[in-house]
Amino acid sequence: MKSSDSQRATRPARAVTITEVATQAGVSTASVSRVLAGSRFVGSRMRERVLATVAKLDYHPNRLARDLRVGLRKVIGVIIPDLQNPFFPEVVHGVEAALYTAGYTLVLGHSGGLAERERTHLAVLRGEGVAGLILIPDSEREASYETLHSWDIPVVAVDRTPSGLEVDLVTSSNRVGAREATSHLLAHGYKTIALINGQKGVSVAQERLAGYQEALHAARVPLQEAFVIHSDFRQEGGRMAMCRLLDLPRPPRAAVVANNLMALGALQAIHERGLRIPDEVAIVGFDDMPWATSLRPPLTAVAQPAEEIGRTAAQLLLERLRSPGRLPRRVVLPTRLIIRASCGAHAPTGVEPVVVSAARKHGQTNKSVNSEYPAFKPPVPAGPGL
Amino acid sequence: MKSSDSQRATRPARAVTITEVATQAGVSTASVSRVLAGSRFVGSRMRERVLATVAKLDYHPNRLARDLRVGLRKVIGVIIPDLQNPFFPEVVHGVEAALYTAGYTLVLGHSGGLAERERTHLAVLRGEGVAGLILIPDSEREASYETLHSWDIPVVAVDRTPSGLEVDLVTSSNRVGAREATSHLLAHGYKTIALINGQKGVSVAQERLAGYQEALHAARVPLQEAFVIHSDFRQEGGRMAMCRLLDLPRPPRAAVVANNLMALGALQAIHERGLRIPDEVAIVGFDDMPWATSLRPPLTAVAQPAEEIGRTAAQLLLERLRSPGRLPRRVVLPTRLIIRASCGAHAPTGVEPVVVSAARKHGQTNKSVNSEYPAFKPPVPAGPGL
DNA sequence: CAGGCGCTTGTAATCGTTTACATACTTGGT
DNA sequence: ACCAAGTATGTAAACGATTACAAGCGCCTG
Repeated sequence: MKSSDSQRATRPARAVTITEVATQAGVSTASVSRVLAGSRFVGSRMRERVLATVAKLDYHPNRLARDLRVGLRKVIGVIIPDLQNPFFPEVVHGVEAALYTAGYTLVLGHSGGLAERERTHLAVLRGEGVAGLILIPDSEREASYETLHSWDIPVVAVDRTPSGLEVDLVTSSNRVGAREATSHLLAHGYKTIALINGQKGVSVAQERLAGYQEALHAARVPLQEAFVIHSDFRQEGGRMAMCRLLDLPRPPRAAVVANNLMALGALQAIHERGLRIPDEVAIVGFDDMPWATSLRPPLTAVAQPAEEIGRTAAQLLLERLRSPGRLPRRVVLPTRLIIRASCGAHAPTGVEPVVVSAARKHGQTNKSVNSEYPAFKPPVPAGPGL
Repeated sequence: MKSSDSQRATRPARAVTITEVATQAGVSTASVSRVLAGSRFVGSRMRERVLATVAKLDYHPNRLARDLRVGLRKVIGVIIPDLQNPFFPEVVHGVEAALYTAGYTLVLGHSGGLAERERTHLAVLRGEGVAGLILIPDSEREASYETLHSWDIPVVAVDRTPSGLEVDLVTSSNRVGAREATSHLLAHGYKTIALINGQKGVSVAQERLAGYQEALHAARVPLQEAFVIHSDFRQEGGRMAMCRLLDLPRPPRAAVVANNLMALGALQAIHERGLRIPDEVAIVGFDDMPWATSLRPPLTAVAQPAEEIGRTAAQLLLERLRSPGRLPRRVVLPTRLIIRASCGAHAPTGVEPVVVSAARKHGQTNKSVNSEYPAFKPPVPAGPGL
């Protein structure tokens, strides 16, 4: 009675197979296959007959069978940590675009920051025989990536390379971005600048902190421990962090917020206290989201080319699929500081934002900004955005 | 020379197969399969041996082969029109959650509103043999859906049912939501209320318009043609629409904006002219996005349970997978009007928003709000949110 | 001790493709 | 007239799993 508990799904009325087409057309399956593959060696009468039958029966080849036979799967897996953070869907968008044009299919896994889910997804993807993997690792733990060792398919990591794994990596120049943001505030006279950051373990948080520190150092402004808050990369995290800052006896006059959701939280906190931006608190966010221009005042932010990050990751993966031997690469895409009003140094016209940074308009094919480094020189040499 | 142009991908060093495990362990493949399937009829020594070998060789069963053999695929396809609109990722999130717990895998296609891409994706998914399909149809055209007729797998549509197709559908109560939004403004004394809406063809736009009209009618306020603007469901569309409205000789004092991106655009337009919200223009948006609370003033909006829409769609699909014969259902999930300050009737505390509408806090398992209707009674009877 | 039953295991067919190989039919050059 | 080369087709063996069927074994019962 309790035997077939999970298998209780009815199969969808079996589809037309190549054999049926073959018999219907009075030819062999090999011929059908050849016609469909566009082989040069098929007579025109044959081609006609087959094509007609295919159309008549509405035949659709079974990709499973095909891929099984040829041992090649045009599918790649994408694992992302958070669908709520609009940054990631944007990355996925880029990935999808590149994969689509290359004829690949995307299977998506959402880890939600749970190591176990991530592990499960990896197992499934492995079973599915995906040709490659784009991995946006979540925060801390890395145990699950040991799996990847034994499973040799190409992997491209985004944002952070899974420890102990030599894979391609694409990030944006987080450190430079954070430094530019901080420097900009410093240059406009702010002396007390806080950093609202993600959890300590996370690599992007690490890098952004480094950039912040660099900027302070360069301006000979001492770092104040109390001004650096590690919270979680979500809205509530940002709100709480900003509350903590504002409760300080001498609160900072400006803050760099290391992630878009946190920026929203920070703004919320500021509004709740009725403080004015930028007069009482100046803000620079990370990630240039659609809503940045709709805020009052519009938000100055370090823009990451999210979609391009995705596209690049996919391209890297496809390249490596072609030539697996190649050394792992790191591609660092430039960030751009987009100056609007929230930082107190606002754009002349009040409408067009001012863009700082060496990056060109991130159009179609700026291969040129991709820089390659030998694998594993952890202190990433100054990115192209410098 | 030019023969193998597209096939030029190296296969990833073939994985361990069941046969290798079998020979290594000195047993038959059948036994290995049985052990792994957890069959009741395996000796304990056998089980041990096999499990040990499986571990030693790091064997991972090939799902392709399995699925091919048993004719059953635990994969479902999801096609969404726009990854830039945060509403959709949220829906996908819900879908993913439900599929994950049911052990299904998600393959994602992005149509970007292009009929051809949608068609391609459908073809691929068909070849992949997905067990079911969750389809968020794009705006207008429907030609491509004829394909679905001949291909009988379960389909669940979101937002809008592909014309001529009897499938399950899940939407939110768009009409009711728009009506409540409009009524709310009317109740607070606004007489000139505009509607910034999506393209005419799109069903959700249609429904939201209907709700708007109903509210006006109920309040005996005449509808002014010039106050209803059809634009596209994106930020720039919203901005342009709002500009048009503000350029009117007698601009409206309030506006309902039928989509979150458009709302951002509208706000942008308002800010550009230096108008004050809600004193000079009151705004009610659609979709309660994370940034709604961070705006100044916070945005009053009609919230759609995006994630739950996704979850419900997935559940519907899984149910239908179990019992294919069932009549198509429509599930209409309630919207909630979340009153903040942008509509001019703001919440007492200034912090906690006021929630209007019958819906309970959309927690874990509110099956109860799902209402079922016989298929195809186009004028959807008043949803449960009424 | 034959017969039967229940447990465990192996053999081999099967899923829907692709493709190496064999075969057969042209053609044309010698 | 014969052979080589080239073209067109069919036959059957893979791919890596599951599973129907058969068969071996031990044990109990009559």
